[in-house]
Amino acid sequence: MPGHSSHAPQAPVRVRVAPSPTGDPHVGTAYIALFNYVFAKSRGGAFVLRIEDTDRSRSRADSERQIIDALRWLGLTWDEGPDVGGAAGPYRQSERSETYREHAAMLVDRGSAYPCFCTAERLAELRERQKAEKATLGYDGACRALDPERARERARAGESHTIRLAAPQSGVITVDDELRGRVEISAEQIDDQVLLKSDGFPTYHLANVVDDHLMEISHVIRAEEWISSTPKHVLLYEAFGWPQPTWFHMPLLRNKDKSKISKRKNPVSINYYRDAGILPRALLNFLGVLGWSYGDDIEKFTLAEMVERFTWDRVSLGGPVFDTDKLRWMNEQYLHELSHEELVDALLDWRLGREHLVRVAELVRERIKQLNEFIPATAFFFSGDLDYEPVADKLHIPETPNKDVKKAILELVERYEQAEEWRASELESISRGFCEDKGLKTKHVFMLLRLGTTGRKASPPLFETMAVLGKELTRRRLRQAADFIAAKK
RNA sequence: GGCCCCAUAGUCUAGCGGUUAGGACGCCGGCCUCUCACGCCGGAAUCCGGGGUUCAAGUCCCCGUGGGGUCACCA
Repeated sequence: MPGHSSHAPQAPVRVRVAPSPTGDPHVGTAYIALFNYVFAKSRGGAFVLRIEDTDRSRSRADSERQIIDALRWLGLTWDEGPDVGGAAGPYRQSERSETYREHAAMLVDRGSAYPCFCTAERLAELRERQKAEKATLGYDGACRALDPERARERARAGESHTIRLAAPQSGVITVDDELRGRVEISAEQIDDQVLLKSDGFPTYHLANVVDDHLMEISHVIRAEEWISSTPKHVLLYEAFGWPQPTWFHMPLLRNKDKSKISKRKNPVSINYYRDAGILPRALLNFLGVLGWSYGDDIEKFTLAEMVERFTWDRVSLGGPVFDTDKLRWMNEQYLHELSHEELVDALLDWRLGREHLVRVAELVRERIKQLNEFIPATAFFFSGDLDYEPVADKLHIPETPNKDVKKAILELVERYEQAEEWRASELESISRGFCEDKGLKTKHVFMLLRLGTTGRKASPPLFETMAVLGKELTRRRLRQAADFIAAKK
């Protein structure tokens, strides 16, 4: 039975999605954003976007922009965020360092945290030893025993250190998860988590709790992978003397083999689905059907309808497999209800727009004698997965086992991740560097790449082609090709 | 391995003590039709196992088993 759509007035609902700008906009982010958005809207609350960019080595410059664009593309708009501002800003954690430092100091003063001078090397050794002895993993508390006065002096003198949580050594920490009930974890399971790194930036645990409190987040809706660190967060709320938000841990999206969804086994970038021609409303609907049900045997519903019907008791906790077949079917449903005009608009927004066509034209103009050759010459720019059967016998590297060829391709694809920008010159230098490192002939590898990305042995210049094809399609096709090669006998 | 979460067809799910276990994707067959697709009709396929509780268990409890997550100066 669906719940009542009206609710008694109560404390304002404020929720957030807090992606880390360390890569491509992830479908998991979209999934969690959807549930936050829908819950907020169903309760007349606010949906906040916060950027968790406290890892200065992993954060990527354009990632925030991409996340914002992707979520906007989906239509999950936020009331407060780095781009739109808001009363609780800034919404970028890198701009809130002072706040975290103050709060960490507060905890040290209260004895709830302490400076730790252990080096990364010592910690690595410790971990190794614990692993070897099959002992419980975790910090051994060496610096906890330090005299507080003395420790403070060392810190003040500029000695490199972190701030660690002084977790209780006995007792039980309880987490009340709205979806799972009470979860109890014994204190022995929780080690003295680093709160402030030696570079002065906070870890997720500190930043998250401080921000959620300061931003008056009422409900924390996040993925299940966080559930085991929630006790640490509970401890922090207690140490600060703050009320806890209400916890909701949503199930994790899964690969076909049921493991946590990952790019090696499944396209996870929202941009992939956009480039593959999935409509935002279809992707949203599909995500809405994973772990939640509308009721009345209805599966096709809009965002607004989901908002209207949303209740937590319709959430199911089994980790849903991200079934791209069903997503395609869902997309078909929406595609078919577009008018002819709307369909053409969708096509134009996709890859048949002027901007994209100009880039494609540039690559094939020397290679066509008549306009009517354009479409056949460029078909692979507008296709999904390719059929490698016709070029199967050419998909190989001389004297190299196919499974090694697959490994090499996958490794190269990984290297492309590091490209600052997805452009030809960079792809070429990464590829050449790769061949050199592996002692592979460029002509062999480049042909492989050509066949993998275009399905043909003749194509426009390889790296320009890959650049125009885009990161998502290129990566997808190369992975597909690698699988195809390994499956050949 | 420790701890935690989860468990209805291959997949997404409905079910909230009494049902011929419902819907959807995918698959198979048929109809429609100049072909294909759409659409329509039909079909195969599920309660992880074992103990309890109960007149009655897919539904509640316990134990297994299986899957997953997590154990970083990453989020």
